[in-house]
Amino acid sequence: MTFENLSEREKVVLQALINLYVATAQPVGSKAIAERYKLGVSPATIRNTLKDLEEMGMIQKPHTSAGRIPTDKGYRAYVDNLLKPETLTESEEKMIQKEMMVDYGVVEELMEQTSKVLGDISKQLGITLAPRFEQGILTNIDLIPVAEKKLLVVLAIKSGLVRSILLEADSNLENLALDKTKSILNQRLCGLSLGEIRNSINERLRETSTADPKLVKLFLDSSANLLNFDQTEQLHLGGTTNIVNQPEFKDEEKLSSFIELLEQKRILTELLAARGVNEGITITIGKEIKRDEIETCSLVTSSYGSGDLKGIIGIIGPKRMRYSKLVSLVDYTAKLLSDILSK
Amino acid sequence: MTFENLSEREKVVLQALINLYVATAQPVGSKAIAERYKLGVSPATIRNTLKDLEEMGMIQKPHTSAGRIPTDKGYRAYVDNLLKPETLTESEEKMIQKEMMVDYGVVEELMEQTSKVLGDISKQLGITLAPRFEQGILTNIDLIPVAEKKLLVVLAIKSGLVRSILLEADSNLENLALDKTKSILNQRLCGLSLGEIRNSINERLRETSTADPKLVKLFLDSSANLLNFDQTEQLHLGGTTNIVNQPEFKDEEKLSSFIELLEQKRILTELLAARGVNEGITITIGKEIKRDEIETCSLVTSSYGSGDLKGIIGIIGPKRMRYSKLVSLVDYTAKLLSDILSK
DNA sequence: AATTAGCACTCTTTAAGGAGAAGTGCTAAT
DNA sequence: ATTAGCACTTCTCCTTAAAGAGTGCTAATT
Repeated sequence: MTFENLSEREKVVLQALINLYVATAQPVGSKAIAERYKLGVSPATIRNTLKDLEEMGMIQKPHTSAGRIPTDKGYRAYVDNLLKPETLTESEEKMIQKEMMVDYGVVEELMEQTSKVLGDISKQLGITLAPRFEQGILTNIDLIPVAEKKLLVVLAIKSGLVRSILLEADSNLENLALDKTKSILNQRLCGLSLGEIRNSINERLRETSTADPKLVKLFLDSSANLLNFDQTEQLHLGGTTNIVNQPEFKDEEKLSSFIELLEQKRILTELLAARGVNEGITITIGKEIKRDEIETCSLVTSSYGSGDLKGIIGIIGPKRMRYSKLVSLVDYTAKLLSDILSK
Repeated sequence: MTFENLSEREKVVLQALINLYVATAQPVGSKAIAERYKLGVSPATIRNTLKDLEEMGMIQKPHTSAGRIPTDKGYRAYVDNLLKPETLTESEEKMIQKEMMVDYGVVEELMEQTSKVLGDISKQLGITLAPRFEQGILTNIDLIPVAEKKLLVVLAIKSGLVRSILLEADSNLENLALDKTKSILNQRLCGLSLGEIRNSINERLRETSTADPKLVKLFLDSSANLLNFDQTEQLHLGGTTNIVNQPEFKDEEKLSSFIELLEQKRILTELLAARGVNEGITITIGKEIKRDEIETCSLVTSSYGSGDLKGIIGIIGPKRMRYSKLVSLVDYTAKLLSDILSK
């Protein structure tokens, strides 16, 4: 019952059906296919083919007298075998470049912008996950007293990103102690990835003769905060508006539960993070996403970045989406984003 | 036609009507008022009173044979004269404290948390605007080289907050030049508010004999980024879910346009910012908010913080909201937030 | 003079029925 | 293997009718 078993006609019909359904959001009948796609056969023949496809579980009927709509399996077969990526138009590429080539002060702005572009062009929900620091190699630690008892810890990553966090000390900070502690921290931790550091920080900072024990303790106590980057903060969404206008969300309840999901960034973050930062384009359809809340949706994602600076971007929307176009969109955007980040 | 002109009965009936309408979301009839509130008079009498109130523009009928609903003017009269703040229950106060007393690494987390609490308890949309740096007094500038050509600029504010931004230099950074520039910057800019600095930075950094001119130029070029804090980044929303479940958003279009609004954080930011950081509780009803997109909504806001650390929080939801409760909620939360920030 | 009962009137909501449309699946003919 | 023809099913849309809710007026009552 896999794709290979399909006859040539069945393949053509499946493709035609999905194209039509994606365009109209309505169940597709035999007549419509015969009319729109000149297959040289009558609707009756197509009806037979449709029946076969239904028996194979590729398509289904909402009710007896309706046309057919694709099942998850049908979409999967289409995506894996029939999909022809549709290149972006020149004006689309220009637009993406224009929107993303803005001056950005912090990476967050760039990610936010990227999610907006993805949302706007796809008319779905754009979604980006900022690069994970987890794998970043630490190149430098700085301790900067900013007020009497306030200490700014700055971690610099090889790729050029920086993370800083403000700590509060019990007692006043002394320059000498700071300098000594700083140099110990640099000695022991530089060159390691933040993930490695997190896992072994206690051992690595055990014997610190010359450093100020109070400061080391403070650093250790805050290391969870420093190194356990809450990924939910790194998730950006763009184009929620587009989604509410999709016919599949006309249904009150569907929309409500979808919006609920958007607020639980944790779930989305896990969803994306589960994808792995080394893969190219990934398409996940309906129930394949193992979450009831969005089993009516699909996900098109791609990793971006290089070296120790990798993350994931994508699009989420109704299963009935223009995969052919969106694949190109996500791919192009991911590459552009990688370029921008690497320069 | 102001509130003072109302007879005692009219006041009581207006209050009863609003209470009932808030509770049921249905137009309120004379019978319902007579039944629920023992006014000692018959529905017919109340009908006469309702008619008077309608002539005064306090209430209106959706159609001939429906009950009445309050107009903006009616809500206004209620809020200004009849509203009795309803104190929070003990368990609610506990819950707020528990949610907000979390360890937060950066102020953003606290604000995010606050917006969530506001949204959850009110069952409306919680909304917070982080403290404005604009009025913060600069106490210290630090320039930290984090990579060959990367420079981290750290601005410390009197209240203990810190803002940092990463700059990219054309050429390598030299320690001596950095130190000299740093001390010039500190000399000239410390003690001023960030707003003042932004407005006069060019003059203040004109003659900088001992500083590295390249660095000063870099600093000046980036000052817009450094000092022109994009407030939209400081806006947090919580509880979007609640809103979609409100009956007033059953209407497809209303919901869609509301969600659209949420994405345009700029608008919301301006809305809140316009409120001024020195006022206590402010209630704005329907058309009083000068924005078509939310003329069916009301806004309950309060400022929080003290000294140079002030911002605004609030709730946004259908006009038909429990003002009596929400006023207390916003007030309590604002005070708690002020406490947390000042310690 | 204020209040109230009674009732006609208006408008909305809900239910029920029926015509029409869309599309299938089967049968028999090509 | 393909197709025309047609009965059958289900949904959608429209019309109509009945029920419900609440008002506003009038005349009676306190």
